[in-house]
Amino acid sequence: MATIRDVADLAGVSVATVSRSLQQPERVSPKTRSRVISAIEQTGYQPNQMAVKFRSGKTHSLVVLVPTVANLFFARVISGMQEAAAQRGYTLLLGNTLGNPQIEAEYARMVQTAQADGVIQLRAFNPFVTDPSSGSGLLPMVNACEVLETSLCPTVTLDNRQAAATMTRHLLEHGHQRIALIKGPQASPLTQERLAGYQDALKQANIEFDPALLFDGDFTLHAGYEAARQILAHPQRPSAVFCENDETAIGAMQAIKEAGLKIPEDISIAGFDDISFAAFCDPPLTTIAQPAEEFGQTAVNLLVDVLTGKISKAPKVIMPFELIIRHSTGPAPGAAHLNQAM
Amino acid sequence: MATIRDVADLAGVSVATVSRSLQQPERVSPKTRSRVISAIEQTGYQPNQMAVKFRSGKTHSLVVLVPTVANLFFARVISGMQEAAAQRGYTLLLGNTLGNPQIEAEYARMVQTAQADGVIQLRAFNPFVTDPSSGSGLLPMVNACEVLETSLCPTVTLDNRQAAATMTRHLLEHGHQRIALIKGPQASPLTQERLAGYQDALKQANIEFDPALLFDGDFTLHAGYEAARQILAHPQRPSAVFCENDETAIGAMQAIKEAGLKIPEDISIAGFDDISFAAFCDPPLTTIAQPAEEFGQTAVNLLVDVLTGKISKAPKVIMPFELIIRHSTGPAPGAAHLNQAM
DNA sequence: TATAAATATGTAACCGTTTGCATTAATGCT
DNA sequence: AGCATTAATGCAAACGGTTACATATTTATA
Repeated sequence: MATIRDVADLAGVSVATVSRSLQQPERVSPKTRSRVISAIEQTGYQPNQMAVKFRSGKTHSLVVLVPTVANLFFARVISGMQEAAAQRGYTLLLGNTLGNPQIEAEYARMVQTAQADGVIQLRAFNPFVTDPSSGSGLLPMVNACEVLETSLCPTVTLDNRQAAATMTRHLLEHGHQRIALIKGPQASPLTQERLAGYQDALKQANIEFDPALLFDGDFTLHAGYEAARQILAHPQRPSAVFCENDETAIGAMQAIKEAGLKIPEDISIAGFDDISFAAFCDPPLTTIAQPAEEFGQTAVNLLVDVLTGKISKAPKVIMPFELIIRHSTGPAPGAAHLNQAM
Repeated sequence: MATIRDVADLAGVSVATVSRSLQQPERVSPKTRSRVISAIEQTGYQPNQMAVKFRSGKTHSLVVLVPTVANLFFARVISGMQEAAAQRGYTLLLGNTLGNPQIEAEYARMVQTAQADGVIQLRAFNPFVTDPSSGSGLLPMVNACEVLETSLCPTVTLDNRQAAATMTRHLLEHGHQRIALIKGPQASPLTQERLAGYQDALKQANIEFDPALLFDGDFTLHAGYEAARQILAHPQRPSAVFCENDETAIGAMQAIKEAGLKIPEDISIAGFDDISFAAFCDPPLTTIAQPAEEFGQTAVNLLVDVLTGKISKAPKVIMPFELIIRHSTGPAPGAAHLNQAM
């Protein structure tokens, strides 16, 4: 590869002039600049980015900590991030952490080793806000999608509690009294927030919360399937199942249909996320839509803003959600009159 | 951040000794080494990776050109890549190219600008094998999943033609005579190879190929849905539909069920890829399973091998596929006897 | 036209490592 | 003990840019 020195020699100027022709064109005379430009073209010179990054101390890279890329919701978020990052001249380093704090820590260390300028975390567990080895104590980081209330860094999220309550209310309005909830991973704040919203709506409707209607999941198809089988075996079968994400709901639908029950006539199913498959199941899934791409865009914009000193506070941005009513939810069996009343 | 100089000063040695203590421990005496180690611990020293990469000329990063991360098959491939890359000390830079050659070129340029050591391409269109600006002419690159027969670089793929023929044969064996094919994107070699396999099987069964049974798609749910609607409107409705990927198949199933037809009683559906949702549709989808994670692993191992000079040739590795028979395919209407005969 | 101000360019230090070569210390051999 | 050999360490250059500062050149001002 041609270096800046080759260009300088060919153009008959110093390396400083070549550098300036690129960085601050107004500081070099038009004629020499054009000589430099043509020398650049002739040599095919392209600045060695490692040298640039090393010298400037800025990598223009961001580490993204994602539990798994094999999740359609995260995939959309990442797409949004890529777009925004490209626009602002940043590169994304994807860290598939599998939710493993050790792997997370390893990736986050890339900031300390000058391989990245900042970190975006798509899950809430954040041991990196305080860096034990440095006095400063803060790592440039933003939290997206899943956030702890106590998070000290900028966050972009959605009111999961409100959203879950909205969906639960939708089911209650259809006369469902016993609504099962298939939760996400135990450790996730999402799981807790959505559970809280579910409880809020129940309380508001004066329906007693029954812990026996709570089922464990982990946001996968398989977990949804298994949980639904347990639900079907319940002595007093619920008339509706609210799943904390769409994969879970689609897995649950499978188990329910296998058992010979009809959705939503026998049992209603609701999801969360509105992944592409939600509109293409049988029946199409009622769910909560999240602006996934915008999550990603907002997250990188926020991070780049803190990196460039444009913002100093730690804003919390709340994205909107939308209840998408399709055909997997309907009136509770024997409660058609209630539906009419709506 | 502490630098190597700080460590050297604290340990009372030269920077060279510190560097050697880490790079070639056997070249420094045990006592000084331990002094260095403790100095490293005291200072919390971590080598500045930008300096290392700059100095060594090796970035230990690989660019992955992926049309879209929002595709479950690619997501699995990427997971496999991450795993192998981490194992071999490499970092992945993900380039969401949207299939845009210009964006691809931009990402591929990262090798020339020393931001990455090599490129992995998940689609076949490869304008980068020849680098016009350098005499050498070759960019360290491997092709995965989708490959051109003429590809000059190492490739890892699957015999798509064979696989498609296998699936088509499966349908033929169930007595289907008119089998529609919903294709992938026009430009993709995958599309053509799978089409060729479909034709091979037809020919072998002495069934005349009917171009009217070919439908355009683009590997999305929506395209599958639309194509299926066209298929249903066909004057002589086919009794089976072979979709070039699972998303297409799932989209098609939706349209077919909406039309009030039963799968597989009225019409059989087959997919390709075996994404997680394939087992969770209604009915579960018959498809071709590909070892996606292994694709990714093999691709990065191949690339790292060429980068480290372990291989000089350009091997073509063919991964195995498997026909997964679920319940979306069955005997053609009025051909139960044929099924018996199997 | 002399002088100040502004503009253009060059010189060289610097970023944090790695590594070839020189130097010094330790060990082995006769 | 004296010399050759090997091991341990230090010195300083190099990687390819950027940029503060110095210098040279042009333009403006009186």
